[in-house]
Amino acid sequence: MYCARRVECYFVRMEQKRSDVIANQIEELIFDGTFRDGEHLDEMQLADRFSVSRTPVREALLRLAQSGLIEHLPRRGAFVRQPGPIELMEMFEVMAELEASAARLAANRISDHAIGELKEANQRCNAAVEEQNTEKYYGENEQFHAILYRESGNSFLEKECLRLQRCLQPFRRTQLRLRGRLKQSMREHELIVSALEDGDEIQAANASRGHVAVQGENFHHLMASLKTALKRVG
Amino acid sequence: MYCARRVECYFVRMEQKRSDVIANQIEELIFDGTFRDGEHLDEMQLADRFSVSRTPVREALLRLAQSGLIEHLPRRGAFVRQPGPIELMEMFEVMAELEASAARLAANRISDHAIGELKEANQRCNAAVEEQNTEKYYGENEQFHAILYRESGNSFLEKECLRLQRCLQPFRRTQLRLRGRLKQSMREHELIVSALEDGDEIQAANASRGHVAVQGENFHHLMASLKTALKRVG
DNA sequence: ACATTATTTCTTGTATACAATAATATTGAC
DNA sequence: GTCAATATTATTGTATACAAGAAATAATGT
Repeated sequence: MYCARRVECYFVRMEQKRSDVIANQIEELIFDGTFRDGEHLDEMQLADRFSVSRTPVREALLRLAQSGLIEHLPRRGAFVRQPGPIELMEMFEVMAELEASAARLAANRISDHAIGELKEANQRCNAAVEEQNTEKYYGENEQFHAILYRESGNSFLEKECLRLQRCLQPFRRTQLRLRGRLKQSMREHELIVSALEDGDEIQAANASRGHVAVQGENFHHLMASLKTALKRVG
Repeated sequence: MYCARRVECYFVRMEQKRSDVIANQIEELIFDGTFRDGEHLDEMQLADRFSVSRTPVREALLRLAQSGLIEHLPRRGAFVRQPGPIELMEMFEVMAELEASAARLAANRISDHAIGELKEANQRCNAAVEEQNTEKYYGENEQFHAILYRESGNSFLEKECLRLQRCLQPFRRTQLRLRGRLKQSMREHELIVSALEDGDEIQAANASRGHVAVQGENFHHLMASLKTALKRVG
């Protein structure tokens, strides 16, 4: 019986508080378009929807406001706040800079083992490209970048990279849909790895920056995918 | 009389909600050492101290937990969480990278007017050095960097820089106490400005990175100033 | 009829009450 | 006397109640 008790205890410890669960659910509802940009989020309605009181809903909203996904005006309430085209470009630019920094630092700090990991991740990426499996490519691509962040040897930088990556996730997806973009992306990955192997920090930084940066036709593509977001302006 | 009414209205609008005020006050109490690292922050005690109920205190604590200044464990409460020496070094490294990025972008985007602003800020810095007024230097130095962030032309990057700068503020202060550091810092500022004037993005980035990075004797000095933080380990 | 003001309603911000869990103290057995 | 199990206390998480401000609507005067 003590065993059952421990199991129960385990589940209890795993259980996060309701406000956290609700924050994630609201986030999900924003990402999949249930709540549109600029929409007012009523605390009472959300409380009813999740069958809780206003308190955890409110805490969730305040948390999301901190992360920038919603705007919380005093005495006015919470509003969905998707980044506009300009802010999005800016975020991609910062992401590119952070990736460049991570690569630059990694060039001097990366272990041979990690180089191996990157190559393996790249192989899995390649396999996904062969299979034309965009979804799989997307996951493996994330793995590749996660390793790079880690090998910067700076866990604070790693966290910042992951945070921003998470914000840009829904938009990055659209970028990869471009014809031939997957193969180009692969070549860039290989360029990064070889720069890291050579310990060439400048090359590693430039290759990483170029890989993430939104430029050329990608720019137009991204703008096109933002038509929905632009609606609110009109 | 309508005038008086408008004034009242103005003040009402300026008034932020209590939880925000409390968050800032708690932050202050942590920075000035009233609450030590690792200390448990009791919601009830804080509520009594500020003469409010637990609700706004709780919201403040959750906000501070998001910003990383305190740790909030489920069903355990809030604990002060000052960065340890390693994390601090990592944060300075990221700050250096962000500054470098801002400078690199600014090199291509900065206006002549802004160059003038930087030079003026530098002159005020110089005056502070002459007067041996560390406090004044500190403020003017912040101004200089704020202009640089702005001229990156990327307001998202600007915000990120200001956020991190704010976190590192109490530690940066100790760095400036080093003998002769002020004059060296001034030379570095001038180097940055001249690189920006030349539109030399590489030089601007390197100069900025070097200016912020903690290296050489500064490293030992920073570690020494962390003795208090290290106490908790012992 | 329109604009302005007063009132009402609705929503947020804060206080308090209750529930659930972790920390602490107490008691009993060895 | 010490350790373990249980009872107590204290603190957090959530629900509800109340207060205050903003939006919406009704009323009034021009």
